[in-house]
Amino acid sequence: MSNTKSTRDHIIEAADHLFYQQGYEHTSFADIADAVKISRGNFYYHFKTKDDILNAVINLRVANTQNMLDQWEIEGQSPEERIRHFIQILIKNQSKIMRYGCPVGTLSTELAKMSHSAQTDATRLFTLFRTWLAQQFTSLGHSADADDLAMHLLARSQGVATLANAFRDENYIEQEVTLMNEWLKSYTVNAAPHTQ
Amino acid sequence: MSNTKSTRDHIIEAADHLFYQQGYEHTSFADIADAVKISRGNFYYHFKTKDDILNAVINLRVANTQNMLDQWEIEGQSPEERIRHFIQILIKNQSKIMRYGCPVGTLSTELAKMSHSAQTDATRLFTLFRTWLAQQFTSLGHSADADDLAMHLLARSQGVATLANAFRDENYIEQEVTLMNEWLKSYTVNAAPHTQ
DNA sequence: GACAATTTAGGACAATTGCCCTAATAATAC
DNA sequence: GTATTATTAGGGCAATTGTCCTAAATTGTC
Repeated sequence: MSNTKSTRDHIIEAADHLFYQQGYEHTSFADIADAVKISRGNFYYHFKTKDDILNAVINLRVANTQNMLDQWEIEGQSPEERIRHFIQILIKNQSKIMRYGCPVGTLSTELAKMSHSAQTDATRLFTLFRTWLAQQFTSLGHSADADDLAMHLLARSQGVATLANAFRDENYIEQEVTLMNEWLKSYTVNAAPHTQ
Repeated sequence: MSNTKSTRDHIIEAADHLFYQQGYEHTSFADIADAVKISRGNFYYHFKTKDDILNAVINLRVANTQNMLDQWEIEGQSPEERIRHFIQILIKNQSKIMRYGCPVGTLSTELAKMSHSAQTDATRLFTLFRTWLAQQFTSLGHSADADDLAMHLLARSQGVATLANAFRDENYIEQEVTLMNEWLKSYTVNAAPHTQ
C-alpha cells in the first residue's frame, strides 16, 4: 500500500467532492483541474471523457461504502446495533446533508434526469445498502420481509435527507432519527413489531 | 378568463415540463424555444434571464399545488380522507415519478446543489404541503405534533419517490403506500397511534 | 387607412463547455 | 550515459451556453 496518492487518485477524490457539492453536470473539467491544480492537458491524460471520471468516482464510492459496511459488521455486536450504525449516518453527516443532501440519492436522481447511462451504476450504491440492511433484518429473524424492511428504512433516510436539505433544519434530522430507532427497536426479538 | 393561452403561458408550461423531465440546468433556452416552436429572440422578449423563467415556473407550480390542495379540501370528507389524497399522488403519478422523481423534491435538491437563490422559493412548494398536512392532523386531534406528523409523512413520500426512481420498481410504490395508509389509520380517532 | 405598440424572427455576441493535439519534462530501463 | 516510456503543460478545437440587438411582422386604436 503506497502512502503517496497518484495524480489520478487526486483527480478522482476532487471530482468526488465536487460532484457531491455541486452536482455532476454543474462541475466542469476546469473545476476539477483547478481543484487538483493541474493543467487540463494533464487531466485529459488520465481521463478521456467526463463519463470516465464519473465511472471512477462511482467505483470509489462503491469501494468506500463497502468498507464502511464491512466496518459496521465488525463494530456492531448485534444486527440491531449494526442497523443503528446506518441510521446514525444521518447524524454523523448532518451538516453536509443539510447543505448537499444525500450523496447517493442526489447522484442517482441527477443521472436519472439526464437519462445518463451511468444511472444504473449509481444505483449499485443503493443496492449495497439495501442488501446489507436486508441481511441484518434476516439476522433479526425477519427473513420473510427483510428486503421490504431494508427498502423501508432506506426510503425514510432518503426522505429525511431531502427535507433536511430543503428546510435546513437541524432538529428535524435528530427527531426523525429518534423515530427510526424506535421503529427499529420494535423489530428486535423481544418486542412486538408494529405495522410501521 | 381567456381561453387562449398566451405565448408567455406556453413558454412557462413547456419550461415546467422540461425542468421536471430534464432538470433545470440540463434544459437550455433552445430546448424550451424548440418545444414552444418560437424563435430565441421571441423567447428573450418574454424572459430576460433563465432565472426569470425559473421564477415563473415556480409560481405556476405553487398556484397549481394550491389549487390541488383546495380541491382536496372540498373532495375529502374527513381529514383522514384528505391526507389519503396526498398519499395517493404517489399512485396517480407513479410512472412519472419512476422516470423523473418527485417534481418538488428534485427541483429543491438541484437548486440547493447549485446554491441557487431560488432554492428558497422552491421550498415554498414543500411548505404548502407541510402546512396543509399539519392542518389535517390538527383536525384529527393531533394539534400538538401536527407539524411533526406532516414532516414525517412528507419525508416518507419523498423517500419512496427517490427509491422508486432509482430502482424503477412499480410494486414498491404500492407497497409503501399501503404502509403509509396503515400508519395514517393509526392516527384516526378510534385507533391507538403507534410510535411510527 | 395611418399610426403606434406589441410581438416575433433571426442572427450575433462573448464565454464556457467537453474534447483533443503537440511539445516539453520527468521517470525508468538498458 | 542513452533510449524509451510515462507524465505534464498549455493551447486550441468546434459546439453550445445565456444573453442581446435589430428589423420585420402583427396587432390594436383612432
